[in-house]
Amino acid sequence: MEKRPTSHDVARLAGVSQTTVSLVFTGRNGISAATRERVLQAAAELNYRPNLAARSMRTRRTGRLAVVIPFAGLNLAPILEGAVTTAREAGYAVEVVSLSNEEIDALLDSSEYEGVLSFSPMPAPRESAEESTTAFLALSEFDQEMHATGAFSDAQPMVEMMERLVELGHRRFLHVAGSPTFPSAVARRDLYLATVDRLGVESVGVVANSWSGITAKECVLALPDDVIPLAIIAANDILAAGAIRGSVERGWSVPGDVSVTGWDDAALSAHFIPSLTTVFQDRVRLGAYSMRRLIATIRGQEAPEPETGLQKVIWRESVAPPSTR
Amino acid sequence: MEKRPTSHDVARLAGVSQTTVSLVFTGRNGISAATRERVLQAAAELNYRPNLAARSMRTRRTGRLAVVIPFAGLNLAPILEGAVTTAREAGYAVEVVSLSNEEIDALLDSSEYEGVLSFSPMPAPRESAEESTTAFLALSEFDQEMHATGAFSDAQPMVEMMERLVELGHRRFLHVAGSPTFPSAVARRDLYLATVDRLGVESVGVVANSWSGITAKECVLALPDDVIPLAIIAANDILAAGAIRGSVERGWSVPGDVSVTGWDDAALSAHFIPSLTTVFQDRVRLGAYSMRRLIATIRGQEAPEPETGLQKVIWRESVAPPSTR
DNA sequence: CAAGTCAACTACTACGTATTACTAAGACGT
DNA sequence: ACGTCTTAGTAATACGTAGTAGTTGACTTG
Repeated sequence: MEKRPTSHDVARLAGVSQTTVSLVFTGRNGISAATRERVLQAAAELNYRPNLAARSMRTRRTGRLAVVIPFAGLNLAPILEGAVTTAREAGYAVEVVSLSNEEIDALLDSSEYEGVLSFSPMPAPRESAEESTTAFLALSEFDQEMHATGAFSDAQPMVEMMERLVELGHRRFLHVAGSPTFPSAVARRDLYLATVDRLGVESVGVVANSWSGITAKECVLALPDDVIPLAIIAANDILAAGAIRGSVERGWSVPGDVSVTGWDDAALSAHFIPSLTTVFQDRVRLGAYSMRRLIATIRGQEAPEPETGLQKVIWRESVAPPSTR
Repeated sequence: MEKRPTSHDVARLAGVSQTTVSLVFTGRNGISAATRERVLQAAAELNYRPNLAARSMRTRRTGRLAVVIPFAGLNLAPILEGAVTTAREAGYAVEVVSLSNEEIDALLDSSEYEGVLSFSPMPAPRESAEESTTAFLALSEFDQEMHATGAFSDAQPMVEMMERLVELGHRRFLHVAGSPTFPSAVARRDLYLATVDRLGVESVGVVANSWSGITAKECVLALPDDVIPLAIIAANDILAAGAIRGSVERGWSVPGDVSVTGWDDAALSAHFIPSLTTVFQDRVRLGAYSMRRLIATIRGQEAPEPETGLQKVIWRESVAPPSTR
């Protein structure tokens, strides 16, 4: 268990000063190509790698970012993939944490991280975010901004789906909403209501307020008998599955009597019977974009161009013209 | 943007030496209660937190662990939750990376991490794992050991499901296998074959070798007509859903003509029509246990008691006695 | 009461890097 | 030939902590 080589060891082997080694490894100029080569050669021979702790102490930069995620309820692996990969390419290490707001606060003024990216559904923590030197980007704000600018909004798929359903002949809608602690659930709910209004169709109501498929099923079972034909817009695929289940248990055929749409394109949705019309979200790109934006903030650069086309409606069997029985 | 307080600042305010502050914060004894109190008071006043980079440089311990995961194909969020939470409680920060074997190698001798926990389906990297001072624990080995010891094995649910199906009257089985790059897929396949043998029932074969539901469907569509009644053991819920889809498209009823079991209890499985018999895995506990084990390795302690009861068969509608038409 | 013991605390230093200020030696213009 | 500029390199230092090796002074003990 010999100790790791240091820049001094490399310097000795290459016959230069430690300063020179440092200059080579930080990519500065003022070093001749020949010397640079000698240093790299020596470093390779010793299998030298800079000690990050020492570097961090000297530069007062940690090179570390934190991603705050709610482990439950969302399919966050792809988001993580995008975020982690992007950060890594930019030279940052990413830690994953799941924290309460208080803990996020503590994180922010610990200076342990250069930036914190929060996918937590909760609103951003207290003002400390302002004072803190740690960059902070919350997806909830992010969501709202996307919503506001429209550039990258939840809007398009919802509108597209509802307009298409109306074209098919649907006039009566129901929204199965997700947990209002999630900005995305709120956005979908609001947009559902706005679109019902704009298209001048009937809304049977907005039911449920969690991500539970059981609840969705129960809400459908509680509907009056004369509500069909009906188009159900669910806030995600689990709710949609529950709604289909409830419809079938009542003897309503899907998509004959009831058309159903979901959101997320869950792994099983394509194989569902009937297969589920849903919204595919490119979570990898979403994660990557969020991270690029955080890094731009840290570096004082301006925000990158918003991504477009991150969401796409996938039409499947669960949507059809209303039955005319 | 004033600089963060250091232990010297705390010492000055408390009227003691920096050494004393350090001793207080590392929890050593030899400090009177009164002094300790004064130091903590001063630290709180300044909102002091030890600089981790400096501490790390001094102790030559980084307090960081890495978790290597394949982002695609598995539901790893709960595993991550268990692992991250456990590590955090033990004072470690966890970074998430998705890497090739070569990159894992680089990670191992970078000394950047005290330990690396790999959920990667690939086999462990080269011998460097032996030489490296960085602790390394791969789930693939882990899997195999669980398999070998039986204490925490994949075995129980597979055997339980098959025995129950035989009790119900099934005599003909089919296994839809997952990607052989995953140790868990291989284990399930092997155990399927062993159990077919042991129970003396017929196996129509082992089909598919990926986690694709489409492939599963096609495999079922390619079966001969006279194969029903049949019991299909799928390596996960996606494959099971594809198999059900294929069965229904051929006009086979599920579970009348074909009983199907999955694995993982995916979010939509309970709402599937028919709802899916599957194996629930407590991934949070699995992640936590894996992490505990890695930390024990790092600290030179003996491995913690293996967890039991991490998997449980959930009986649902997709399994029934074979039809007798 | 002297010697020994112990608790409580401190001065000093090493950890490995990046950076600042500096030097030596050519290159260049007039 | 002289001073100035540029290039290529070096010596010295600070970053903030933890731990080593003391140094007190009070207390015990034979």
